[in-house]
Amino acid sequence: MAAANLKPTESELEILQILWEKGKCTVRDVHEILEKNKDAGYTTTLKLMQIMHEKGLVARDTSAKTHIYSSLVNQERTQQQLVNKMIDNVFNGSAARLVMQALGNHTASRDEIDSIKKYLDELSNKTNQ
Amino acid sequence: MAAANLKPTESELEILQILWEKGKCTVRDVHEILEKNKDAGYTTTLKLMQIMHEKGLVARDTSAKTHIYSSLVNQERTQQQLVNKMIDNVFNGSAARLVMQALGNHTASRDEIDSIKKYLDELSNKTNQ
DNA sequence: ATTTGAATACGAAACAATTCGTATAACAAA
DNA sequence: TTTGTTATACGAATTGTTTCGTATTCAAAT
Repeated sequence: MAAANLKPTESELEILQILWEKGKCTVRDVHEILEKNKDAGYTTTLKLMQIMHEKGLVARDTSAKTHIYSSLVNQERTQQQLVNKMIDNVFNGSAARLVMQALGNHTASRDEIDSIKKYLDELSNKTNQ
Repeated sequence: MAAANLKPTESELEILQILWEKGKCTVRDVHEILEKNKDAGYTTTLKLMQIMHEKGLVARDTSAKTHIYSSLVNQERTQQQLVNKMIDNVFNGSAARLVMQALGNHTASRDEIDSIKKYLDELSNKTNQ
């Protein structure tokens, strides 16, 4: 299996999030974290991670009995890909509309808002010249 | 079929976008627009819209031979739902991270950036009190 | 009236994602 | 060595989405 232009499914994304945060994990590690939020059997998680390996989404170290997994796809690039898709698919290409919508409900904290403003200032300086 | 807590699929979203923009449409109207970007048979579009009707995503006026469809789900609410899901699912709950990511690549125009800033000012005023 | 074209209805194939049961291997403890 | 626990492998059922072929209906044009 080659690398990954592939859009991860929702379940795969849940697993990737964990791998991004933790780095190297066993299936059990991942499963125990998943279990907190959802309700699925161990072999389900196992199977998912095996499939992700086939797809080239994760690396697997099989040198010991208990295999060790880690992400092969870049977190930021994956996020970017999904956001871009959503902008097209849901917001008709308008990033600004998405941003408003994102901030509207999911009330960001004051700090968050400030850091976004700062970010925007930098952006508009660049755009200006 | 009751109303819609339902997450539309990708194909359904493509159709909803058209209905949101155009208002009332026949299957053929929708199909002709879809055809520009993808490649599917007429009966495929028809079937999708029939299923959307079963799910309660669209209304259908069958008083004439050619049926007229329109969206039953609110555009903003649907967008909000999908964005929230993405914030949780892809950005670990951080709206701010999504916003940065969204603005990073999909370069917004100066006007867009300004209107976002204005929006943020209002937000932080509210948050402040 | 008959033909023709455009519409809907419907079943089912093709595909993809998720879930889990069961078989089997490895290994440690009794 | 036997038993129990914890792994992986793998097949297959289930569910959901997309696609399309074929039948049928309706109405306008011949």
